[in-house]
Amino acid sequence: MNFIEIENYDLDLTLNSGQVFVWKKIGDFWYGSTVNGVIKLHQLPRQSAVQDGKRGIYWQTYPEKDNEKLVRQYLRLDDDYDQIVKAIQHDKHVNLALGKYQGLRLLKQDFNETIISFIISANKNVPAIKSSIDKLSRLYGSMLKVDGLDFYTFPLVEKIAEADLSDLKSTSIGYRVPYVLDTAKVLALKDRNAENSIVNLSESEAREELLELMGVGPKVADCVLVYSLGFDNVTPLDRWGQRFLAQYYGLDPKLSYKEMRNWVQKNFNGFAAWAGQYLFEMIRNSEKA
DNA sequence: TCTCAGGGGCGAT
DNA sequence: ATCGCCCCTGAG
Repeated sequence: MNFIEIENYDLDLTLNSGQVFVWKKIGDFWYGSTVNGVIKLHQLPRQSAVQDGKRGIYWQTYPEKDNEKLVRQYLRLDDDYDQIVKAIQHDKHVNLALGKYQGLRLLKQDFNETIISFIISANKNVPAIKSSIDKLSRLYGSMLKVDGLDFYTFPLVEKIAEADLSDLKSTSIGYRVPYVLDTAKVLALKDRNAENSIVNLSESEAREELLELMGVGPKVADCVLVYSLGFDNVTPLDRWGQRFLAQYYGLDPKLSYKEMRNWVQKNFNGFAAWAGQYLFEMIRNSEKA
């Protein structure tokens, strides 16, 4: 496998952080069934990496091999982690989480894939989301053999757009079926220009565009802004978000979504996305225990 | 078998 | 701006 040296990047944390649903860990290897093919990743445990002398990520891509650009972009390897930490560590709760979850990162996922994924995510828990996306990929993605295993890439919106209702229902998407179908049709018509037309917009303009799509409300729109378009000062505020704002900062849980967003955007030096991801991780784990 | 909540959004009010 | 409902699944 190829190797990229990088510090402060924890694959296990990042791929399990609720920002992405297409990754499976098989043995010591991660396999991601993205719309751009399968990405295979591997990271040595911290101790053995230190003995090895260098910390980094082993990787390969399929069907196109050695696509370093894809991996570098998807994992956001060119982010300045130290600078981001400096920007948000003044906050004591974030600082605590930065210590606990060092190396948790944000990804940059495909635009259409992110939209469809988070429409499906509405009012579901993470295992259920993964299950639905897996079924959807088996139906409309393309099969790819990697290491003797069958993987199904995340479907193109053009494929989903051609789906019929009863097939889509078999993926346990539930009442979101018409949203997924309608939005897939809209995105398919835009023919990959959707992202290009949105990527240069301001945050609020981009959000308004996204909200036009069926099944995309404020929270899902913010997920796309952060996890695909790289707006680092946006945090998707789900029930967990409301919870950490209430528990850690004493905010009224009945604040409107917009009021919560305004508060978050003012308090993390332009990196609310990162602060939010760390706080999300911390409060989610605190309730598991 | 049952309850409860899940990284919400829609439509009516 | 608020509120009830929506399909389905995982977790207890």
